[in-house]
Amino acid sequence: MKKVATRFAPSPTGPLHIGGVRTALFNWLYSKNQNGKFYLRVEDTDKERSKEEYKNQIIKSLKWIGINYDEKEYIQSNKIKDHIKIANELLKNGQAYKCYCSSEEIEEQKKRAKQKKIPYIYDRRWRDKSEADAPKNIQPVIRFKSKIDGTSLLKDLVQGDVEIDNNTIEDFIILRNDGTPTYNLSASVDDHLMNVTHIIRGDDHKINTFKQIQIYQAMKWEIPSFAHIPLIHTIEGKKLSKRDKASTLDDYSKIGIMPDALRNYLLRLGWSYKDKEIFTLDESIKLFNLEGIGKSPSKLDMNRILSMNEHYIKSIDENHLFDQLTEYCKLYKNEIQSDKKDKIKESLIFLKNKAKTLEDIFNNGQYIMVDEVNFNKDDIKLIDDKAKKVISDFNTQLGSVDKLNKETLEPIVNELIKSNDTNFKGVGQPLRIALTGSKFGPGIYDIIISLGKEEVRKRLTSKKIS
RNA sequence: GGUCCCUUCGUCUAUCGGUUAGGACACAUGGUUUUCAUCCAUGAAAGAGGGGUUCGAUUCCCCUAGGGACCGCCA
Repeated sequence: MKKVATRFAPSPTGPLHIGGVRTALFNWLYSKNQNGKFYLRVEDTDKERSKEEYKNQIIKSLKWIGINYDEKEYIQSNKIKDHIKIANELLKNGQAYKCYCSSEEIEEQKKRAKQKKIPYIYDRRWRDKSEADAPKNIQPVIRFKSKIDGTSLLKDLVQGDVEIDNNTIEDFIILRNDGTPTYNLSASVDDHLMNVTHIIRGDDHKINTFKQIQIYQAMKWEIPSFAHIPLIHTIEGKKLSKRDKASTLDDYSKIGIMPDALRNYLLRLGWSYKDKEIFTLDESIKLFNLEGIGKSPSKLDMNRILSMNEHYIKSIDENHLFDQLTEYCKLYKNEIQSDKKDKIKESLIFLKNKAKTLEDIFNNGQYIMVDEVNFNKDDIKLIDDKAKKVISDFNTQLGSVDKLNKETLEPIVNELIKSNDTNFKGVGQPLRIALTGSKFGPGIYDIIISLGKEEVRKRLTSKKIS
């Protein structure tokens, strides 16, 4: 049995979006599940549109979400000579031919087809013509001699049997008139050279598959297995495109979505294993299979991503969470000052309880990270004279407390409630605003304990609230 | 227009001929709570339509409708 090898083959002509990441994930998981190899192949043969920055973004994205590829990434443009060699071989074997149609001529044919409302397909006019008829002033393209009669059957691992008439596949170009290879040629040759056994890709490639299979057959190569997965759709139900916002990994990471959460979400988008929702990395490798992939396209659901992230925030190890938070703040917010790190880490246990994203944790913990309280404009208005008295009373009482904990603080608060003839809110709210700048936030005891006595007293005597 | 694919709660999905059609997210209500949350409980919510096949169809077949992908000397 041949060792399983899969690949992810994006073209660096735009930022990698979340649909591509899912394709990469499925390929990666399948290879891991089968104890095989997984390669990254950068299809950069479109010199006009390929950009180094996109290539880097792709590599960075895969790394971020934890997909590692075997060997160094393949750069398709390095292999162009191999592709051309195969084209010439096909030409020599009579399985491809030179076509001397000018691009104007082809355009004209397309236009005519459109007018008549019939599907355009190249009319194979050079398929059987002799070289002697070739016009001297035209550089020919090389076309593959596709099958004309009969049907072809694709035994797709996801879609089942798909059969089409061979005459719907035209004699496609494999070498342009500048001598460079086209996608279907390059992809087939590379997949063969890389010993790829399973091609898992979006079902927008299905027609290409019929072309590529013919190349394999013509070259007498072993045909790999194919699995065409349904595309991810936007809320509007259209194919996810590079223009859609919030579709690159960066868009998610900057709002504080964690890699594991997104990985888990993507795994369950179009794939399922019974009723199971949460998969550790190991579980996903162990359980992933092609049978579990659905046949219908699925839509992105931000609520789901958020709630998955929330789940991971609440369930992962706190050291790990802290590391991710630190990294997140460094990248997208302000770096956490080193003297605040311990406090943040200790407070994670309650900061994370109200967070769906790392950004939420950052916001919840802002009051610890800042040196000066930033008051919410509306909330500070709630500090009236009565509130000021509560704050000042509390500060006085605090003076005689050594250890800050719920047991020492609760009696003070209860006492203040009585002496000021109010309820808990009447005490808790002014204190919370004074200490954090907002009436929303963690429990008041958590806030006080996390800040420490000195800092609390400093904030309670701030000019802005007294 | 042609070819191909798809169709279960709003969303992601389970079901592989017999179920009160299950779960998760979101939503609603109630409870806990010292604000906001969390948490817990409860609820509402689905087989596109029409024909077959069958004792019995969400499940198998056909048609219709709707949606999508592809139809480049892009990948």
